[in-house]
Amino acid sequence: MSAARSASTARPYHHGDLRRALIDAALSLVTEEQDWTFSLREVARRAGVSHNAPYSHFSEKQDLLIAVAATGFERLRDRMKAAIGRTKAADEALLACAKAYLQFGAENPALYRLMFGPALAASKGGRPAEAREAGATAKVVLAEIILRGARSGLFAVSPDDAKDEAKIVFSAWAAVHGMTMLSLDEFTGAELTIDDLLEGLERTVLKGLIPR
Amino acid sequence: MSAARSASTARPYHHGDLRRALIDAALSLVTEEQDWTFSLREVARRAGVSHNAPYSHFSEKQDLLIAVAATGFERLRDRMKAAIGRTKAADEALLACAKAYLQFGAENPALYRLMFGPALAASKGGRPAEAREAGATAKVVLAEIILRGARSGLFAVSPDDAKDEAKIVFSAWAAVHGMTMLSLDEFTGAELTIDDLLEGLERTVLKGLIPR
DNA sequence: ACCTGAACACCGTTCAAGT
DNA sequence: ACCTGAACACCGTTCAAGT
Repeated sequence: MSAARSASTARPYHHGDLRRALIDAALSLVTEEQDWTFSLREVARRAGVSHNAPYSHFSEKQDLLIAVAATGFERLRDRMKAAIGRTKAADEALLACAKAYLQFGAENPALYRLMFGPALAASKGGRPAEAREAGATAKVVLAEIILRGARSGLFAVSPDDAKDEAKIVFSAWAAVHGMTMLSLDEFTGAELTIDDLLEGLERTVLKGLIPR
Repeated sequence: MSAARSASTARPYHHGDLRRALIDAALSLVTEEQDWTFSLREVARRAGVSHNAPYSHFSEKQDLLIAVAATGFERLRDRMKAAIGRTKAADEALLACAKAYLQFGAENPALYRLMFGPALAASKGGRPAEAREAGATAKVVLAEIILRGARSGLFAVSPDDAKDEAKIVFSAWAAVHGMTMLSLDEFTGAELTIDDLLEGLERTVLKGLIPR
């Protein structure tokens, strides 16, 4: 309980930004140890505080999980944005985006599982609104590309219908998400690389979107 | 601890088929209470045995979870088989199958989450082979339909290439799975019904598969 | 306002012992 | 072979108390 904060100027009682430190500690457990089944007490230990200090910043464990998941969604969004930044046409962008998405999942299996797993799906009843908003972060990038493709006339979508738009965007997201998740669980059923998966996407979802 | 087995002929010590009873108890917790975060002790309580009796039949909790998930995959397969039994052409069968899949998820959210969640994805390292085999059950039905469509010339797949086949089947499964999972977590982002989701699938995956 | 120590009601798992 | 009771090392959460 003392070695953990022996960095330089030991803060004896108040931590300064314990909230941030707890999120970082949880994030390191998820990304470094690849373990999303961490306990709140372990996070507190990592942050060098007592096991109930977190309750000053999160009313329950799930709130911390949601905060970690939100960081994950931001990272995923950044990866996608960086990937599409190097592209021109919308179909190229969509493919690059899907590839970045699949790679993110492959590189951060535990974080990806946390983002779409227990944190958001409460054991009973509906999931907290905060969790749903965090997840929408990732979808927005896909929506932008698809709308771009629609406006430029490259994709077969009618952009004046909001519900129709939602259907298409959701279909695309679901296809990429499903691939990511199932490949993490080794459900591919064959030795398929990320490029194999992308080719599958191209020949199904993309082919449906692009009428050529 | 006594009321639970006061049915007719009370079996005092040996249960008869405790293994089956434990799986059923867990299944009822998942499907009736819609709670996949049950404890092993609670399952034992439901079955009317001591909290460590399960260890005579399952070496750890995860083994019971896998058994429950396997039952879930069988039910999903049966639902799909029943749905395609009433169809003729392969494209019609694929759509009916996808609809049955989406409905199964919507009706059994907790079971579906268990099937694709914590049980199969161990906190660290690879998932047990037994868990992966159970999951393949569901994919087989999709594979059959797609191969049928390919052989009949209705789908744009070359059936003589096994890897190519795996790519296409996996793409289709991923699309349906992703939709099911994301809609359970209320990530649709709009009020989309199952028929809306199906339409999205039809215009993306199916359109890619069927060259017309 | 933020953190600690002791306490409560749970877990999963193990082990010696009973039938 | 199958089940029980007691025990161990954990949890998440609460509450009164300290700074």
